[in-house]
Amino acid sequence: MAQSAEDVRPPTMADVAREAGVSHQTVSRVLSGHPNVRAATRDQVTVAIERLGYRRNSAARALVTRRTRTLGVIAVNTALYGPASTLTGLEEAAREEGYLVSTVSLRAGSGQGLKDAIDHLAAWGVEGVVAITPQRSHVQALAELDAPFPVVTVEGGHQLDLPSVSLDQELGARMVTEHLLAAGHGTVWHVAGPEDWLESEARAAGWRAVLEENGIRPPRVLAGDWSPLSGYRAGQELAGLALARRGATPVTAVFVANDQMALGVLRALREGGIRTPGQVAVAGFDDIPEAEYFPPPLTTVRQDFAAIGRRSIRLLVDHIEGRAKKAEHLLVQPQLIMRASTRPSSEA
Amino acid sequence: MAQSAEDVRPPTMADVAREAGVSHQTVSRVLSGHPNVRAATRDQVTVAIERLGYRRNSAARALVTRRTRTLGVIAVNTALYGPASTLTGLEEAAREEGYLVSTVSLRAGSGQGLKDAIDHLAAWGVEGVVAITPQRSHVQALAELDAPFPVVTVEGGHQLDLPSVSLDQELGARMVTEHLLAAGHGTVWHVAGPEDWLESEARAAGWRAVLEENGIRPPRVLAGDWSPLSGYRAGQELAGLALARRGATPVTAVFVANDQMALGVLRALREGGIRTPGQVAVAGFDDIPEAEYFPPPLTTVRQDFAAIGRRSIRLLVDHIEGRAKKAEHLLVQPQLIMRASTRPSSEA
DNA sequence: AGCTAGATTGTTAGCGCTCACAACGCCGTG
DNA sequence: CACGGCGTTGTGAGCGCTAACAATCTAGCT
Repeated sequence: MAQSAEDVRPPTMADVAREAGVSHQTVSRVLSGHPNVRAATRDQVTVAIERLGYRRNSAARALVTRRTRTLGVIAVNTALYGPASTLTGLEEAAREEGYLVSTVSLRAGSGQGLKDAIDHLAAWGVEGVVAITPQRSHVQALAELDAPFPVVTVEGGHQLDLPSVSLDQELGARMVTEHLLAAGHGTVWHVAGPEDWLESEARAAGWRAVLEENGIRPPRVLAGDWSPLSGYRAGQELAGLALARRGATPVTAVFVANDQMALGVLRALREGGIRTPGQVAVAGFDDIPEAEYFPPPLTTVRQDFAAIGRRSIRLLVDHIEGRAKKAEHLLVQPQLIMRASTRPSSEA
Repeated sequence: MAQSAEDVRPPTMADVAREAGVSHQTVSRVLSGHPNVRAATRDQVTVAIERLGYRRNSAARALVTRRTRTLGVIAVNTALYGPASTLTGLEEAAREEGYLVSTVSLRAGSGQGLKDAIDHLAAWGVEGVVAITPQRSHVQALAELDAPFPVVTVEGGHQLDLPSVSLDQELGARMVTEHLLAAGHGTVWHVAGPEDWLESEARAAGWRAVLEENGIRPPRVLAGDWSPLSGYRAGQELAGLALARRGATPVTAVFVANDQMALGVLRALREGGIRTPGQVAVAGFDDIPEAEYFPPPLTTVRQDFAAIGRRSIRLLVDHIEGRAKKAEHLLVQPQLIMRASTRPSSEA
């Protein structure tokens, strides 16, 4: 019985060698760019490869070289703008370095999920992992997991022994707060992100530091959970404070820990009959694409996700290839984007 | 000279076999859940595996089975809410089916980028690819590429010979338009997405169909490019029309092809002194997380990204494992989310 | 008790590639 | 003219695993 068309296997290196009239080793040399191959031979091989549509078998290669050239990425909440952008940056950077990226998206951030993700990736032989772990508990779990390959955290803070790359969240918060003080506000209120998040902490820390450096006692922090709804609730409270007791710490400027909550704050203020920025200036963090079209356009802090991705991959590859040993901690600079929501009232 | 600690290789199946006092084949049988292994033997092997911290070498496995159990995903604009959510859905579904997912993110959607992406994935031996290709030109390029493995498109339309999974965009548009007509509006204006996008076309088609079925001549379509800015411009135009010539087709309801543009439209209307939904009702499409907090909360269409991901992976795996042959076209049902932006004025 | 089917385990041969080394030229030099 | 050296090519082994087959053992039956 004849072989069915299904059974034809892709050509192997031996097939190419036969076609080109050389040994399989010569084909291998051509493919890996070895210098000591005569130009004529190289051409014959190239032609044969082309003619047969040959592709190196990555599994066979990985087996003998012990290199899969695959990196894993573990991310929580990949649908959010920040993680999604970081993911893109990571993938592009990895591709440039000649690695394939395999992603695992986690929903809720349980430690078990993290372990499973690491196992899943390990089962496929990834050489290293970048973990986007913005919550303290994640980083903690990660550090205790002791993975069988290098791990770099993104937005995972620099307390632990893991190499990390983060945006300088604290600096971003400082920039916003200083900007608001410079605009003449006597103090700046803060709507923070959820507690377990390192980004929340760093942003709050930057805000607090600037106030204290200026001899201002920081007002009570309002708590949110990144969602527009939580911002809305905080905004209602702020609206109440802004209108009612003028005597206490006046509410004229608010630094909200992310843009989505800022959206909620803006809505609450508007509903409370408070003009932005006329009566209360509002600033956010992240610069999501919508921020420019908020009512009013939002002053915020932009992150360079491509840079974060590039530096994380570089750091990871350095560890994989044995060039780096220590747990380095890299910071990426943020950028303040000034828009109407904090413009001094004379212009508003 | 003693071997440095760096040189210790991970344990192999042979190591486990020796440790357990069986043959490597028995270890293999235990690992792949073969039924004919005595329980006692199985336990010995399990213990040995545990003790040595053994992991099957995926490259060796892939080499002999000719199965890498890896799928590729190609996506354009992964930072947007839609593609990012689809990506998450795909990844989770693939993991459940026992596959690893490798992602390639494309920036601008050139045909060359697509080809490179396919090559990149092919070089690592993926068994199939899901391509998130919302632009007509992508799907076209994809169909002509003739990849060496099955390809399923997501949001790639059903004109071509490629198997596809899409949200029923047209139905979503119909739901929105019917909802607006039912609220008593004489007609519905439309701000469309960019031209090359299948989603734009399908949404416009659904809108147009409903109007025509109701004997209404569709007003001129305003063109956008998904961005809030383009929505803002269209909104300015609509505001002008709404205020100026009451004689012509009145502007009382607008179906905007996505939520981000709807945000721009809302801003333009507000700046034009037009109340929403009092004077003009506005609806969007996508249900991005922010939509609920737009001024006012936006009526929109929600997509079940998890379902899209699950069905795409299922379809792809069916093709890979030879269960499916034909180019099937699957549609996922949308859901209308009604909010304040289209509430009849009596309630507004 | 003798025999056989079925369960259980072991043996062998590759999968397609790279690495180490051997072999074969060809050149210039003493 | 012989020889060393380098550039070029070929040969053989083996990476760690699974599939096919062979060998052994067990239990059930006559």
